[in-house]
Amino acid sequence: MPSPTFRLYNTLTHETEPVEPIEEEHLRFYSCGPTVYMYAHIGNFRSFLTADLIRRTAEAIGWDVTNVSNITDVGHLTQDDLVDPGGEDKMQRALEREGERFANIYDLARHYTEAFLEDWGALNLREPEVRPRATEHVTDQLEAVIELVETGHAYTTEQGVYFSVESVDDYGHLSGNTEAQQLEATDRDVVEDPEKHDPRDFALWKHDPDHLMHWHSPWGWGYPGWHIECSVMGMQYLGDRFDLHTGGEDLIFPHHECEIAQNQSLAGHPVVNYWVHTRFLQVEGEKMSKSTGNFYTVRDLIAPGPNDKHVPDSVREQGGIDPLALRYTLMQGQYRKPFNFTLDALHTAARHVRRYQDAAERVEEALEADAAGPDHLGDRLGAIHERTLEAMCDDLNTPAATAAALEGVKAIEQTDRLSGDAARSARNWLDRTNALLGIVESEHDAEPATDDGSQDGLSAGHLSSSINTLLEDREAARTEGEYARADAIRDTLEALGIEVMDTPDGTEWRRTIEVG
RNA sequence: GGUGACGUGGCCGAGUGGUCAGGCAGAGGCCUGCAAAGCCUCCUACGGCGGUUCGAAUCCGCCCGUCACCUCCA
Repeated sequence: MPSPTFRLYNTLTHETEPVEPIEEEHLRFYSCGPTVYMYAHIGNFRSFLTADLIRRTAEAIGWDVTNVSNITDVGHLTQDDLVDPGGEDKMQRALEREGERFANIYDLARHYTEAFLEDWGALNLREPEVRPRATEHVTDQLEAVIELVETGHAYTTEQGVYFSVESVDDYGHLSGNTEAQQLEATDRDVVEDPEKHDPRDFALWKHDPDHLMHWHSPWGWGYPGWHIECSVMGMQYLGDRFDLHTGGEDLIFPHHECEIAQNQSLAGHPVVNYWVHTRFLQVEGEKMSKSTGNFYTVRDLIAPGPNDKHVPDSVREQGGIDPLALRYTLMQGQYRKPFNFTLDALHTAARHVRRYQDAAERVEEALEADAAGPDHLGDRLGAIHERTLEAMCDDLNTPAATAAALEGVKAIEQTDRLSGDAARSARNWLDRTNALLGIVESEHDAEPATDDGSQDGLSAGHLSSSINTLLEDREAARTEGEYARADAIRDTLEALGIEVMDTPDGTEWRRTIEVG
């Protein structure tokens, strides 16, 4: 069976195009990572998930993948033009906000980097081959800036080094921001360097010996501009021609526009063929913001502390939601379309993820029993996987892919008695579905740590045993026909967040997934 | 003002010319001591107005609306 053609929307051409790797069957791409000055929120991870799904789709059609995803651990000015020696950047602001928590800016960056990697694993994102840090590549960035000055693409002023936009041909092509007047016409609250040649020119290096992080350069102590790090690290690890570059839609301009200009100037030719951008998500119909109360970090939802009052009760009271459910929720919208993240969708996703897990459990049991009988599932699940993969190859159509995959779960549920052969087909399908979508079971062992300790008291031994006592009492009552007492015990369990299911094989229980 | 994306049933969300998306919620049924879970059945929509066509959610034009970016942001 030939693999479907992998197609992605290319911001550069405004078209959905077949992805044709430079090296045959080897996709090499760069993903813009986070600036580590706070816990990552669910919107950040919508973008990182896109990169993960590109990787998984490419692997599913048999390609090799090399992915580079950076950690930006250098603070950059909140306004790129602002060359005020006392100017703050977002990492510096974070340090001032949390000064008692961290001894210095490096500790802060380290803490949020570790938290980010934990969230990454919890959401079942695959590790990039290379995860470079900006602070470890400042020398490389300096060399690139020097080269740009030497080749006439950059110039120095009293306050720093600027890239000369005029020195490249098609600046603005990616974003459509082609007119210098447009940039000036925009109402911007910006302090400009009067020595800048062109309002579009952007900083490559800032002279600022007082900055919290500073390095020595030919222009004195200072620190690099934001855009240069991705150009340098991308080309260092992927060469001066690679396939694809991902990021959030906000990075189209200025970040990626500037990166293209730098790349072109350093390499002498275009470096990246496809640019893929993930749209911002909204939460409960509004732009996510702390003031609206709809701002969720990943750990707010998967491991809330008991005192995280901004976390919705329905999430906090059950000790956080399955991280795979968060992943599943984010996949209910295609990366390129507006997506409204709702708690309702999150709880629905939790149920769906559990259906996968239940199906996987059933399959495990059937594998152990290994009953004789025909394989009713192999062909059906094979066809379902085809459709799932086709949907993913169609510009990462995750809603269609998850819908197709859910039919596979249904097929397993519908089968009354799973033969050993059917179970092997089902196991194979679950594995392939998990490899492609990552929603069945986590590939990471590490549990995410929480700041305030887990609220998951139900997994604690003493509570678990009291549940068992209640279940035994109820079973006894049922055997004796005392249904009123049995139902009262069931109500008690429900109040504890336990739902009880009487099956032909005995009574089962699990934690309730609350709705809304 | 510039640029781009989008508008599908109560809700979310697939679908680029003619035949089923799927899910959630809701209704009925099977199962159950009663439930729960699961299964089966039902609920049939494409912002507005024109146009092309035998036929349009789908193509074209105009209009209305939503969202985003335009040097903080994934």
